Amino acid sequence: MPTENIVHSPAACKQSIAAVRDTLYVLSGKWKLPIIVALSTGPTRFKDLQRTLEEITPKILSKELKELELNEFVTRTVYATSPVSVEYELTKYSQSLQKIIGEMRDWGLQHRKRMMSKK
Amino acid sequence: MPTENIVHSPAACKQSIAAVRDTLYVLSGKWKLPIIVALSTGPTRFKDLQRTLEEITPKILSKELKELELNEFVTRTVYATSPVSVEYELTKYSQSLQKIIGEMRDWGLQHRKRMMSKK
DNA sequence: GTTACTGGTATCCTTTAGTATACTGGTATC
DNA sequence: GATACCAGTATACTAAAGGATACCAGTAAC
Repeated sequence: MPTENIVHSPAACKQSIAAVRDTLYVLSGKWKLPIIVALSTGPTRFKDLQRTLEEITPKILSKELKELELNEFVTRTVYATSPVSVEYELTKYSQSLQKIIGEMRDWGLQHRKRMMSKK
Repeated sequence: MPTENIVHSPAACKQSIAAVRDTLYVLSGKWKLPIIVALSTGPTRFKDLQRTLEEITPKILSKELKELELNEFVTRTVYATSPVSVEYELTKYSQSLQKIIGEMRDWGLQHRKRMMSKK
């Protein structure tokens, strides 16, 4: 669980803001976390990822995968089949994001229920 | 703690993706979470928020605060001092985001250390 | 009476995100 | 021999996010 939720001093507050901003910077955009969730079922090919994510275009998927590779969340492996097949797979380091993702999924489910019951 | 990290079936995977995307949609952008962290020290005035966040322009801060109000994370109170003062305050519902924020802060701190030790 | 603070708004601009559509080369399928 | 699949890339475009700068009215301090 997170170390502390309540920020006590202005300095601690600024440090928390900086840390959250660092995380947001790495995970920026609409697709990085959904891609990581999609890959959590195991190694997945480009076209299959596109199908799972439904609305993503190949250009964006390609761009996001490259950024995820740079940040060491994902590895890309080319197999010498014919035609070649390419698999994307989560790294060990990506596991460190699982708590964030779990909390975000739970919050999203809860939020949807809340919205439904309101309207 | 999050309910389950590993996605077992394709259907559960799609549901997780949708839930994470819902959360990302509500928290979209560079500033919403940092603003919530900044407000966690208690009711804060517009100008003080701007000072805490340092690089944010009043236009963006104003826009983000309106969106946070719409999503019921923040309330805006005007006091009839002269000149008027305005305070922004976290709602009870915003507490539901604390786990996400805590995890993101912890991850950000960890990530920064990791980057430092690499280079 | 000039300067500074507050809580913003207005205008203009740049950057990034995202969409749409078409295309490629090699292979396998019908 | 036409069609379809794979893993993208190329090009052109639109929309959204965000930043820079200036400004406002009311008040208080000097």
